[in-house]
Amino acid sequence: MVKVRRQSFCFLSCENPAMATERYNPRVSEPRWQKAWDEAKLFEARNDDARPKYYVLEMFPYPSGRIHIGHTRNYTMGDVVARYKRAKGYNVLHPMGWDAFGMPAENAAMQNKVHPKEWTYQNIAVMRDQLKTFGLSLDWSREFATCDVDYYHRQQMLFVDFFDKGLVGRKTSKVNWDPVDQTVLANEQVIDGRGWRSGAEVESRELAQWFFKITDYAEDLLEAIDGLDQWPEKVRLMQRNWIGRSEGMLVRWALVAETAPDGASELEVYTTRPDTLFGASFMAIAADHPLAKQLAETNEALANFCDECRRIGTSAAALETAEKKGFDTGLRVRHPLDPEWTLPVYVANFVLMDYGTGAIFGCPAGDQRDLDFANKYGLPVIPVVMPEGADAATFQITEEAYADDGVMINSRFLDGMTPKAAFDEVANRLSSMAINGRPVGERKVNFRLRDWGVSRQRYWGCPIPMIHCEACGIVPVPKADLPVKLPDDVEFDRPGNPLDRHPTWKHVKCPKCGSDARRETDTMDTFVDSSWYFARFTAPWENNPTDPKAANEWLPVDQYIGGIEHAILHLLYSRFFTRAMRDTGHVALAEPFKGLFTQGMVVHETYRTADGRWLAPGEIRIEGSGDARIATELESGKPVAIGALEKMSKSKKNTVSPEDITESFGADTARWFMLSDSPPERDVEWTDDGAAGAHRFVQRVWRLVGEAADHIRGVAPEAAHEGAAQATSKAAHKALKAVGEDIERLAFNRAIARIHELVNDLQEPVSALGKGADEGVNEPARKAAREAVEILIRLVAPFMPHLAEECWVAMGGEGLVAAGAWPEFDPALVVDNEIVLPVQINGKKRGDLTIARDADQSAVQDAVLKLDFVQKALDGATPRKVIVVPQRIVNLVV
RNA sequence: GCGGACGUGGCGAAACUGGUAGACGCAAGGGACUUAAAAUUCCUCGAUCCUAGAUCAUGCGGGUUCGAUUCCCGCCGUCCGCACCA
Repeated sequence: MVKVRRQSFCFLSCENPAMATERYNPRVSEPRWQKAWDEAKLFEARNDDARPKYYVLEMFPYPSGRIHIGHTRNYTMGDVVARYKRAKGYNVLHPMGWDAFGMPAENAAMQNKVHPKEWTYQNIAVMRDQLKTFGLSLDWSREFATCDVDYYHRQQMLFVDFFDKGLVGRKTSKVNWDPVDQTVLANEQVIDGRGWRSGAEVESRELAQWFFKITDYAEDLLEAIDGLDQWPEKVRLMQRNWIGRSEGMLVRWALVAETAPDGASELEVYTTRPDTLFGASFMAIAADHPLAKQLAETNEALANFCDECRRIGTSAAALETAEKKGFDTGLRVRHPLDPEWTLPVYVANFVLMDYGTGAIFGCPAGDQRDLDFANKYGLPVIPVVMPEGADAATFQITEEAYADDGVMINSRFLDGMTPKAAFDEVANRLSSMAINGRPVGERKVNFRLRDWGVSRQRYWGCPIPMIHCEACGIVPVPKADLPVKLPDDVEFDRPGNPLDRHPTWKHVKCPKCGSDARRETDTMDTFVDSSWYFARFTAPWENNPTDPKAANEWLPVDQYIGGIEHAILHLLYSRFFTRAMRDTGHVALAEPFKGLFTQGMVVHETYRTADGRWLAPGEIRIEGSGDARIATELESGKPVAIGALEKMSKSKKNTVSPEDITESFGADTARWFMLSDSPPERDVEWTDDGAAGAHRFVQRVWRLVGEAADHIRGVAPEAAHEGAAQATSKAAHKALKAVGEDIERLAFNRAIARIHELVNDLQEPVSALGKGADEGVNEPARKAAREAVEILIRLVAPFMPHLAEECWVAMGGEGLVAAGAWPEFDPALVVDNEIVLPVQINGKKRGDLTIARDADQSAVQDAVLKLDFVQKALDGATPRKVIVVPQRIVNLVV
C-alpha cells in the first residue's frame, strides 16, 4: 500500500443523499471565528475586573523567523487552560510577547546585511500571523517585544534601582569567553566546556563585568523552593542542586614561619568535615590561589605546573578521568589542634579556586579524591571514621575511602563520638582559639551558586545604563535621561561589539561633574529580558516598570508552561528578579510562578540518504508498515534510511511547519492531535496518520451534531433522570465531571479520551432521534439529547474552539461558545444506583455482582455467596474469609 | 562517579490513596455500502492451548498482602540533570 503524505479532502459531502450535511471546512470557519472573537475583544483582560483572576502564561518565543510546531503544542496547552478558566468565570490574563534580543539577529546582520532591528521585527510580524491562525485566546493588546524601546527603557530603570539598592556590582573576574560569539558567558551558559549557543570551546579571561548579586538571596531562593508545591519535583531538585548549599567551617592554619613566603602567615581552607581534622595528611591549594601565584614567581617548576592545571581547567569536560596531580610547594602548616604536627602544602589540579577559599585540607580516609592523591604521593592515610561495630584496632583504608556515618577513631578527644558530635566539638574548640586576631575556625555556610554576570559585549541587547567618569567613577544614568537607546547606525562587518567602535555613541558628559565621560558599551544578557516580562504584562502601558497594584493583583502567574531546558537558568533568574523587584518596590511578592508545568517536545522521525543528506518528510515516500517500512527519495527514487525520533530541527530537516497542518486539516485538528495520546509532559511524535485520525474526529463531531441538530433545534435542554434517556444524560454528566478534573490536572490526553467516549456514547441516542417514533414519547429523549450535545460542544471548545462555535451555530445556539460558561454537572447523574462489583476467588476475578450502590457489607456478602460460580467454587464449604471493599471489589478466600 | 525519573499489546497510552490490567486513540486484518475509489459503517485485535473455558502476562529475580503495574529488597536497561563543590 502506498501512503501519500498529505491527502486532499473534498470538503463537500460526497454524494451521500442520506446525509445532507457538508463536511466541516476549517479553512472557511477558522478565520471567521477568529475574527468574531477579535471583534468582541473577548480575550482582552481588564485590570479592573472584579472576578477572581487567573494568569496563564507560556514561555514567550524567540523570534527566529518561523513558528515551530513544537511552540504551538506549548501554546495550545496554555490555551486550553485559559479557555477553560474563562468558562469557569475567571478573569483570565493570557498574554504573548517576544524574547527579541540576542545573537541570531546579529548573525543575520553579518551574513545577510540586514539590520538586527529590521530582521527581528519582520520575523515577529511573520510569526504573529502564524500564531494567529491557531485561534489562541491571547490578549494581543498587551503584546510587546523585549527589544521595544518602551520595554528596555523600563529594564534600565530596574537596573538603576537595583544598582542603588546594592544588588548590582562590578568586579574583575575570570570569565568564560566565547571566542566565536566574542562575548562572555555565565557559568550556566557553559555546557561541557562549550558555549551554549555557539558550541565553541570556552576560554578563560580576566574582564571587568557587571553582576547581579543573586547570591545575596541564595539562602532564600533555596528555602522558598519548599513552598513551590505546584512545581515538578524534578525542577525543584535541579534548583536545589544548582544552589548547592553546604554547612562547614573556615579553618585557618598557621604557616610554619621558616617555610612561608614574605607576608604570608596563614592558610584558610573551607571544609564540611571538621570532624575529620585528625585524619588530615596534607593541604592542597588551587593553581590560581594567591599563595600559589606568589610561590610560582620564584619557582619555575611550580609555575609550569600551575600553567598545566589552568589548561586542563578550561577543557575539563574531556578530562573527567584526569589523574589527581599535585606539586609539593615545600610550605608547611601547623595542625590547629597539635602545634607539633606539621603538614605539607601542595598545589593540586583538582582544587577549584572559585569554590570555598580555593584551598582544602586532605583527609584521605574520608574522601576518594584525597585518598587517590595520598596514595600517589605516599602520604599517610589515617582512618578517623569507621562503620558502627567495626574494630578500631584493625580498621584500615587502602583503596576505597569511607565517607559514611559511623564512629570516630584515632582522633584523640573525639574518639567514640559520632561525626556530627565531633563536628560540633571541633567547631567549638576552633572558634575559641585565635590566630592573627581572628578565630582559628568559624562556622560557614557555603553555596555553589555564583553571582550572575550579565555583561555581554554585543549590540543587540539592552544597553547597561551606566557611565564611566575619570573623576566620579561609575555613575548611573539619571532616570530622566533614560532610555539609553541603541544607535541605529551600526556596522557588522567585523566581529566584536559595534557599540564600542561607534564614532559618537559612547561619548557623554558625566551626569555628576559634567566632564567628558564614557558610556558603558556592554549590553545585558538576554536572560535579563525574560526575568521580568511576566510582570510587565500586567500593565505594559505603565511608565514605571510595573504598576504595583496591577502586578500584585495578577501575580503570581497561576500556571506557567514551558520547556524543561529552562529548569535552572530562566526560572532561577526570574525568582531572583522578583525578589529584587520586591526590594526596590516594584512588586510585593517573591515567587513569580505558582504553578509550573514543563511540557514535552514534538518529535519526528529523521530521514537520511546513503550519502548522508538529511531529507524533509515532504521529500520522501514511505511504503509498507511496521518494521517493514521502506522510505525512498521522491526525486531520485533511491532508498532512504529511517532514523530515530528527534526533536524537530532545521539541521535535520525533520520539521513540520504549522502551515502544513492548518492549510490542509485546520488548526483545530493540529491542536487536538498535539494533546491526544501522549501525556503533556512527555514528547509526542508527529505522524501523518495521527493527524489524519484527529481530523477524522473533527468531522465525526461535526456529523454527530449535524445529525442531531434537526431534531433538537428549538428544544429546551434538560437532563433525564429516569427512563431510557437517562443513559444519555449520565454519559454527558460523567464526561463533564471527568473532563473538568482532567483539565485542572493538565491531563489533556485523558480529557480527550473522555470526549471520545462521550461521542461514542452519544452516537446511538442521536441516531435514534431520527427514527420517527411518536413525538410525545420522544420528548425527554430530545431534551436530554439537546443537553448532552450542548455539553459535548462545551467540552470540545477549549481544545477545538472553532469547531465548537460552528457546531453551536448549527444547533441554533445563541452567543459565542468562547464567551459562554462551563456547565455544572448534576451529582445525581454521575453516580449509578446499581454498581457492578468484580468478584474474586483467591485474588482472581471469577465474575461480577450487580447490586444496589447503597447495599451494606452483609447484603453484598449474602448476594455474593448466592452467585452460581461462587457456589460452584465453594462446593458446599464456607469461605475462610470474605473481603468486601465498598464500591470496589469482593474477594473470597477459600 | 553522584542524584533523579522511567520500563505495561505492533505503536502512543490508561488504570485516583494496593482492588476487574490494557480505557481511549493509531496501525493492522476481515465484512457492509459503492460500477469503483474516497468517505462512512460493523466485527476482530496481549500470548498460549482444540472450542467452551482455562493458563500465562505490566523489564528480570525475590518479598509483604486475601489481593501488587502500584509497596519493599536486589539486578538489568533507557532517559535526564550535575560533575573534581572540599
